Amino acid sequence: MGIYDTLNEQQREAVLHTEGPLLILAGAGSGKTRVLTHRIAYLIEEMGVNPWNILAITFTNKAAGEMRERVDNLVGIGSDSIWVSTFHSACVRILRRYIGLLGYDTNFTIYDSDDQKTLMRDVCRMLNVDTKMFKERMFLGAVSHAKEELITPQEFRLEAGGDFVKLKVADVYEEYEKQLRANNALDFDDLLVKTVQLFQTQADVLDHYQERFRYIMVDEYQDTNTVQFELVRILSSKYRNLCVVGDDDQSIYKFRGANIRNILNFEQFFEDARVIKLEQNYRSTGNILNAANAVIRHNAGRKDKTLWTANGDGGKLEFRQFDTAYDEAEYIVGDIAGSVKKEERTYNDHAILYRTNAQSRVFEEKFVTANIPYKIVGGVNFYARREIKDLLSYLKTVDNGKDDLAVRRIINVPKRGIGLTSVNRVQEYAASREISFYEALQAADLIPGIGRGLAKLESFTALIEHYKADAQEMSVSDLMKEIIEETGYIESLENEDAEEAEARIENIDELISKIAAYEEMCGDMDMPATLGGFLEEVALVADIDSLDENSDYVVLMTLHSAKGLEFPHVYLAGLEDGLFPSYMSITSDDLEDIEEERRLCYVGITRAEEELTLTCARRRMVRGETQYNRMSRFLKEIPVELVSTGETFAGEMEDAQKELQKELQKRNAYTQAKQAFQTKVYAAAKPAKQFGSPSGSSLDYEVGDRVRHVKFGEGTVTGIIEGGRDYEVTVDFDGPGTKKMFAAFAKLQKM
DNA sequence: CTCCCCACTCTTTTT
DNA sequence: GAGTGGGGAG
Repeated sequence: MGIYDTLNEQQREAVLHTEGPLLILAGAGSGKTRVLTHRIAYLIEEMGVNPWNILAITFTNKAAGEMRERVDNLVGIGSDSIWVSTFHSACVRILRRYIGLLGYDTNFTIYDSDDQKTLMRDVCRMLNVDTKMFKERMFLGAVSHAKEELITPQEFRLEAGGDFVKLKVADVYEEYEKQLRANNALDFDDLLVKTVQLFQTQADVLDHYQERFRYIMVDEYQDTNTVQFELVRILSSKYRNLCVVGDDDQSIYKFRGANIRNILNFEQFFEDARVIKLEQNYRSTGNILNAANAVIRHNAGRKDKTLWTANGDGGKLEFRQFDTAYDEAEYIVGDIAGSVKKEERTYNDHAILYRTNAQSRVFEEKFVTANIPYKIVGGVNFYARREIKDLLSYLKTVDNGKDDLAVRRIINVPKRGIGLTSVNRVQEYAASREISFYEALQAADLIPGIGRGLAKLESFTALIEHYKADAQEMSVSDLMKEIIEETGYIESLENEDAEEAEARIENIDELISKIAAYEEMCGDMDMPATLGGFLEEVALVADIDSLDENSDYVVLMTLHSAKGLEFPHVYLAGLEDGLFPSYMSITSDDLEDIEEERRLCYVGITRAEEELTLTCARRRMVRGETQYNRMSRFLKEIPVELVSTGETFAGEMEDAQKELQKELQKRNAYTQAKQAFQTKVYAAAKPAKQFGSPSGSSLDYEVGDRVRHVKFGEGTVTGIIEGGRDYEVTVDFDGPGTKKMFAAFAKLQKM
């Protein structure tokens, strides 16, 4: 014995329960990663499971990397044949092998959100959609949600009924899909959707992966959406060894389609599921934990649990209110500088968390002047920068000539005298022939009206062909260097704006070293370093993946990015009504929106190990204008006795602080009274709020009943599955055959 | 074809 | 406040 002795009772139970479905409700800081890694070790070493048969899914590459490292340390040999990966990269890996069966090339391109936006703009233009009236963003959101719910364009159209806007979305969705396919590209959602489709249609492929992944583990399960759920469900349906770990209180991705019902209803999906709660927190002090508990208690729809800790109370939470965001930043930066100077802490002991990326700017300024090393996670992704996208587009063009977006991006970058008129002519020609943009370019001499542009187009294709040939024998980094050299990309940047060019060139250097790092990694793993491989790697990285615990810098990031991390001293900045909780959530009629913000607050508080500082400002600049905000309602949910407002303030500041403390106290008494009242109300209302029955209503038909559908006519219900938000009903229609649909959409009528 | 200026929108969060 | 797109001049 040995490694399993260090676990507490619940943790050990979770580790030892290896067969059948298992839900681990792991509160913040309760050691869930420990459980997962030990469970993997246990499977291999004690149960004799082949590492090859284990799949562990995480949300970020960073989490995957950490888990892999920790498993490596626990298990001796064989750990590298365990699949530890994110949903997205697991899907890519599967699709690279089998997507041919769905009619795509295996060297498909992955479109990031920028590419999606560009494509959507094109689509709107093609369909003559007035983008003043309907925003591309709206379409992208609708399409993405449809994909998350596994609704095809055709189904979307059927379900739109006579709704004008929905029909418009259906048109756009359909064309968008068509264009993606034509470009041999998949967007983020497609990676999951296509994999599910592959499994649904190719029984042998599904069987292959079911046999391979006999033990499946999913981390951060509360943030899975419907496609991800379906993917996991279908993969695990043969051996049923599915272990999911999550915390419904930390579900913060509803806006991205995460379906909190996946975790709340797990026991209904998997009837024989074992449920284990991990409630002992090893991370934070008692005061921090009590604050977190006090806040989250205000949410209604949650699994009942209370975190406790054997750690001491620790210091009180610090709270400060400032006049401006500027003062707020100054205080925090000064506070960090002070504790580092006193050698109490290092820079990387501190993290500043905020609601919106825009808040990082003020801090950045202060850190630069204070000469303190810092790292901002998120914001503009490295790979979304213009110069990086340009150069990657060259690589993409070489790799997949069908990626029209990439080709069009670089055709005149650096400027080579190919203007919009020529591009449009080529585009029209390509569209009329149903060939790709690049293919049209290669036949440029056949394009009517191209005139003097011909020579320029031909020299462009010659250039690309030359790179394609080079790609066969050159390493990726050499190819990249050659492209930069020969196209004169750097000179063109310098001509444009010498000042900006400097930063951009630095980024280009970083890109080259990233390519080199990729090649090195491939070398270590005995894999060929391919162009496609690098592009794929790049498409799936999140900014958080680059966070390095060994570097000594202060970390700044949004609360969303902070999930899964922990720091000795955390600063929660901008705790103001209208900012956090966001204005959107306050004005929304959906009460759940505020609850999601509160969960976000809970996530923020529980990131702190020893110290937690809460700050807000009375006024701040938002979008160029000054906003006046009251302090966040979440602050008022924290018991006053846990909070100190500090005495280091002189004069008027001090008075203000005292006044505030009084208000805090008053508010607190009020909220407590209100909360006591609410608890009673919730208790009384609970039966009606059961999550077992989606949307609170049940169906008036059951299996075997005859029903009528608006489009499909009459049929017999052959199955009803309780899905996330809704029932999934299978109906055998007399005419069109068997269809699966969501009850809320389908509006079936019992006959 | 390119450059420059103006107006407009955006921001809540991201794999 | 910044980044983007559109329109107009050269």
